[in-house]
Amino acid sequence: MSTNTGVPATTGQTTQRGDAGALYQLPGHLIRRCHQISVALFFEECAAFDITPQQYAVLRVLAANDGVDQITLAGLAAFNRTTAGEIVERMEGAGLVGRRNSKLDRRMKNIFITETGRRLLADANAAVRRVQERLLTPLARDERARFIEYLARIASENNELSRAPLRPLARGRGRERTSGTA
Amino acid sequence: MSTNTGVPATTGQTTQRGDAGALYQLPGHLIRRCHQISVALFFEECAAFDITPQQYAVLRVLAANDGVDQITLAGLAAFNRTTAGEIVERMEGAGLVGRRNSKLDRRMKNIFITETGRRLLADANAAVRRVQERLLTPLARDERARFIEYLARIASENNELSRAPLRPLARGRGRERTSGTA
DNA sequence: AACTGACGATCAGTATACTGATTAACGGAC
DNA sequence: GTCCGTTAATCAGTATACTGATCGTCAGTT
Repeated sequence: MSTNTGVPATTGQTTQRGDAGALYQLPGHLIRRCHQISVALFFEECAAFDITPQQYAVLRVLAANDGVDQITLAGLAAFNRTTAGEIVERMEGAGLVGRRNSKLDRRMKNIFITETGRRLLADANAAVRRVQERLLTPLARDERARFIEYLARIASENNELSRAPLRPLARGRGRERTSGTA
Repeated sequence: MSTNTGVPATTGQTTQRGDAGALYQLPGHLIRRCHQISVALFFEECAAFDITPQQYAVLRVLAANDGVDQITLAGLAAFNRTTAGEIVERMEGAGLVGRRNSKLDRRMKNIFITETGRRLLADANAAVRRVQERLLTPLARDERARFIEYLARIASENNELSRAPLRPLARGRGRERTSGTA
């Protein structure tokens, strides 16, 4: 357990001139590397589904909040508004979601998950669970819970500092129903 | 302390149909949001320096390992090789680093930090310290140490799973000296 | 000295993550 | 009923993060 694989993880040593060693201890740098690992694991586990972590998040958000507009979707997934539009456009091309002009507000486009999208989401869930397990393998069980709690607290309390904050759905807002199905 | 700012951080509740709530508990999603916050704080604190987190990392790596080639630099900063080339190119344009063809190996280009780069690094260090402090504000002192240790362990033990792993400098490798100075 | 496998840099192509501006539509004040 | 501040979507532009291919070079084998 907890074998160090050779990469300087917690050495406090200073290098010759300058000090790149301390770079490896900065939370910002470590979070970036953990993010890269998380994304790599996602692509490895979800290779069969031809989907990105962000697209998975969109499916997940739509499964619970079908028919929201793009800005609301961006808020629910913590995406930049422009990025959200691009992601949705690619997903529409892949047949995972559909877009319809709102009748209540002609500025809005409501996004709906398709049957294909719903099936893909169901199939991908197990793979995504494996991503989380593999990512947290280096931590003991009680450490994992603490780690997630720390991340959640940092994300939640610093939410407004983000350039793409999480915006929970105000009860009763958005949410245009799909015409026939529902 | 630890006041929840309204964003669902650790609710275990299930939403109507589907379950987007659990998305907000996935380490992968939380790490992504923490990364966005970290980057946002960096840009806010370093606005005066017109620099990105990645460019700061390059300066930091070069200050300790001046004269390495691009691939080695990518390894030391945990960048993709192509991305590293682009970042270095922009930094060359900004006068922060210089590039010279290696005389020992005509495939290589050695990267050197400039005086401008060195001065910018010295000026930016305090701002970067503030970024880390603000990022970790939601955690108590002992929690911060644990959090960093968890991140370091995950990054270190999963290093080879990353598509851009950290590659420490093999002692005595690379490192072409600048001709006149040193 | 020619051959070959490995490697550094680069290119083309795709996806994410933003900023700032623009356009069209909404909605309340007057 | 028109004006005006706000907002959803989009566009142009920039930076990061990759993959897979190519090109020139290197280094060890024969």
